[in-house]
Amino acid sequence: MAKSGSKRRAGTGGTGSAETRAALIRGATAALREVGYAGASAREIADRAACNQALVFYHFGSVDGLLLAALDEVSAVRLTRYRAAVQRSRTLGELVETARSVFEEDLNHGYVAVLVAMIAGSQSSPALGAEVAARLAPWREFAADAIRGILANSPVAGMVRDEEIAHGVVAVYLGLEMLASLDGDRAAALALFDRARRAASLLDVFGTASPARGER
Amino acid sequence: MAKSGSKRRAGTGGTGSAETRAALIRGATAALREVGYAGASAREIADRAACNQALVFYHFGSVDGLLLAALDEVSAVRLTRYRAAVQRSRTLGELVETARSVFEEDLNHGYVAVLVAMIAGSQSSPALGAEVAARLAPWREFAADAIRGILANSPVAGMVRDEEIAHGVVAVYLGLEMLASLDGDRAAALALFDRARRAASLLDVFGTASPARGER
DNA sequence: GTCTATACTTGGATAGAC
DNA sequence: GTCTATCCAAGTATAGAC
Repeated sequence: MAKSGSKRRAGTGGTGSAETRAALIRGATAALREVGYAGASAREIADRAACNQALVFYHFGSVDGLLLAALDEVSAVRLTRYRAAVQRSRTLGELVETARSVFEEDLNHGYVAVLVAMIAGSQSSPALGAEVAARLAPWREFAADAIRGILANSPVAGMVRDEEIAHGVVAVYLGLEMLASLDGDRAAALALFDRARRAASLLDVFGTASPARGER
Repeated sequence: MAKSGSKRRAGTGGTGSAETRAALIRGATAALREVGYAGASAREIADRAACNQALVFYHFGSVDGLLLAALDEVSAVRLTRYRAAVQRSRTLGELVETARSVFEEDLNHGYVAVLVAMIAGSQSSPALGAEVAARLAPWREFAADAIRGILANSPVAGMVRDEEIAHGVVAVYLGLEMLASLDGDRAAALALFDRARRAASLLDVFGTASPARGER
C-alpha cells in the first residue's frame, strides 16, 4: 500500500522518509519550546519523534541543522499566517488588534519560543548566529512593510522610520515571549496589546480628522 | 601579608577564598555573555577564572548555583546604578534619556545578555526558572516605581497601569538585547531610545501645559 | 531508510592528596 | 581551599547490519 518498503512508525503515516523528516522537525520544535536550545539534543528530539537518534544526522547532518530546519518551518508557517491577517487590516487599530490575536496563537503554541531559543543558542556558535539572523530578516521586513502601509495615512507619518519601529516591534515580541515563558503568564503580554490597541485607535481618530503633513 | 595560607592566583589579589569566588563569578558572567547558557560549563568558567573546575562545586554547589550567583551580582550592581540615575530624572523625557545612557552601558558590557541567557537557560529546568523569576521581580518593581513617579503629573496618568507599562519596558530591554547580540548592532536599539525620548519630551510639554485629571 | 552498536568527547560531580 | 584524579552520564557522530 505504501510506496516505500520501510517500516514507518514516526508520525501520522505517510511516505516513509518525508514523514520521518517531518516528525523530527516537529520533535525539534517541541524540544526547543519546552527545554530550550540547551536541552534540544539529538536524543531528546529523536525520542519526541519516536525514532532513532542517528536519523537526525542522516537527514539533517547535525543537530543544529535540524534545529534550523525547524526554525525554517515554523517561520514560514507563521509568516504566511501573519501576512494573511495583516492584509485584512486597514487602520492602525485593526493592525494592532490583528497582531494581538495572532500573537496569542504564537504564545499558546510556542512559536516565538522557538525563535527565542535559537537566538539564545546562537551565542554558542557564530555560525549558527548568522543562520538565525538570516531567518529573522524576513520578519523585520514584514514588520516594516506592515507599519509603512498603515502609517502612510496617519498623523505620525514622516515622524518615524518604519525600520526603526519594526525593530522595536520585533524586540517587543521576543521580550514578551521571554517573560511569558519565564513565569507562565501570558495575560500580562496580552494586556499590553490591548493597551496598545486602544492607543492606536486613538491615533486613528486623529488621523482621519487631520491628515498628516509629512514633516516634523 | 595575607590572612589565609592559600596560594592565591585567580584574580587581582585579595583574601584567597573570597577572591576565588569573585573570580569565578566574573568568569561565569563573561561566559554567559559570550557563549550563552549552553556554553557556560564548569570547565569553561573555571578556565576564565584561571582556577580549577572542582572549585565551582566547592564554592557554589553546582554550575547553576554559580550562574545564579553571577546573576545576583550583576543584578545588584546594575540596580543601584539604575536607581541612582533615575532619581535624578524629573520629567518623562529625562527618564528616557537616562534609561538610554544606562542601557547603553548594559549593551556594551553585556549585562542584559547575562539575564537573557539565564532566562533562556531556564527552559531546561523549572527549578532554575523559579530562581531567575525571583531575581527579575525587583526589576519589574523598580520599573513600575520609576514610571509611576514620573507619570503622576502627566496627561496620560490614570490612563495606564504602571505594572503594565513596566512589563512592556522590561520586555523591550530583553528583546533589544537579543537583537543586538544576534547581529552585533547596538545602534538600532539606541536609535529607538532616541525616538522614545523625543516622543516623551512631547508628552512633557503637554503635561506641563494641561495637568491630568486622573480619569479616562 | 532505519536500526544497533560503538567510538569519542564533553560535562557534572565527588574523593582524596596536599 | 585548592588541586589531581576519576567516575559516570549524556551527547555527537559514524559504521555497518538489516
